[in-house]
Amino acid sequence: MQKVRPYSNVLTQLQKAGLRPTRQRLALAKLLFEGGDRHVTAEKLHNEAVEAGIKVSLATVYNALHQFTKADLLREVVVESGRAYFDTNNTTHHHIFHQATGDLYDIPDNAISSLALPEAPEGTEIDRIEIIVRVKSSAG
Amino acid sequence: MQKVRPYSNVLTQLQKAGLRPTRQRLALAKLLFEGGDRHVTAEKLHNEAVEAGIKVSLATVYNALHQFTKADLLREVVVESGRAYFDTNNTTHHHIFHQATGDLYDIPDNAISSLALPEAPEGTEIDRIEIIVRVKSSAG
DNA sequence: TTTTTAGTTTAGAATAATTCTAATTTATTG
DNA sequence: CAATAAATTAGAATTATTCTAAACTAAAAA
Repeated sequence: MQKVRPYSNVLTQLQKAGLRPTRQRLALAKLLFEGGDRHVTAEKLHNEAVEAGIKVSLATVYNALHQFTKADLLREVVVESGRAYFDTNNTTHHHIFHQATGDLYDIPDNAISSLALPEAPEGTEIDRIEIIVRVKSSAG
Repeated sequence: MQKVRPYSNVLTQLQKAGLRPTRQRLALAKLLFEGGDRHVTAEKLHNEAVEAGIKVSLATVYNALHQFTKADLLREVVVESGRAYFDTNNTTHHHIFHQATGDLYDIPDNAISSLALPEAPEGTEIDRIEIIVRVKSSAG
């Protein structure tokens, strides 16, 4: 069963993060969190908002994405240099990235078994491990 | 014992890739491949070349990095959005990335044991798996 | 309520990394 | 050497992103 993140929950999350529940932030949160796990870029989300009749600027979309990420509502996924993806799934998991199409899929954490952790360099500790499986269209 | 990649070998590699061994390409290859494994950005390599008295433009550095990558002399590592790193280690391996400093370290493939491969989506096949261990300065 | 204030949004300018363009230079081939 | 094809270059263009300072809006105070 999929865990639902209702609107009121997002409102609570915003408040917990010290972010005012403004018209723009609520509308963006609604697009992001109502309806399953998503991977978006700032531009794609902005287009979507505009098409949905939401009056919001690209700068605000960037601001919101970063604020939501800081509040742990989103996670940034780095799969391409020069373009940032944000993932609404903030549970521990990994990714499959289709290099030709830009499609991004989740791999649940339990699909990856027994990883022997490497030593972190002196003075550092592991923050997060990301596994990116890059795929290409199969031949034939 | 570290495998040596002598100058003449680079020349051969360039020719194999159909790249003329020009003054600029030879000088950049020398900086990149003489002296152990390295991680560079275009700008860092360009600065280094200029300091070494090599007359080469930034555009040519970008061209060379991409051509070398295509020829499998380099590998691109995506750890930050908005900045491309190139790795002279083109053997199978993974990375540790220090988010605060931008430092990048190699993890040999054998430090990572028994990874259960996930299914690639329909119509695709796995090209490459990248594991990025993101570290932060340890507290205390 | 109004007024105040502090945080938010915005358009557009600024920046950073990268790519493109068209002219010039250089390496290879005949 | 001369011809030709490829490579290099400066600087313009592009793309994603961030910044700025003015206008707006939500929350708090009066």
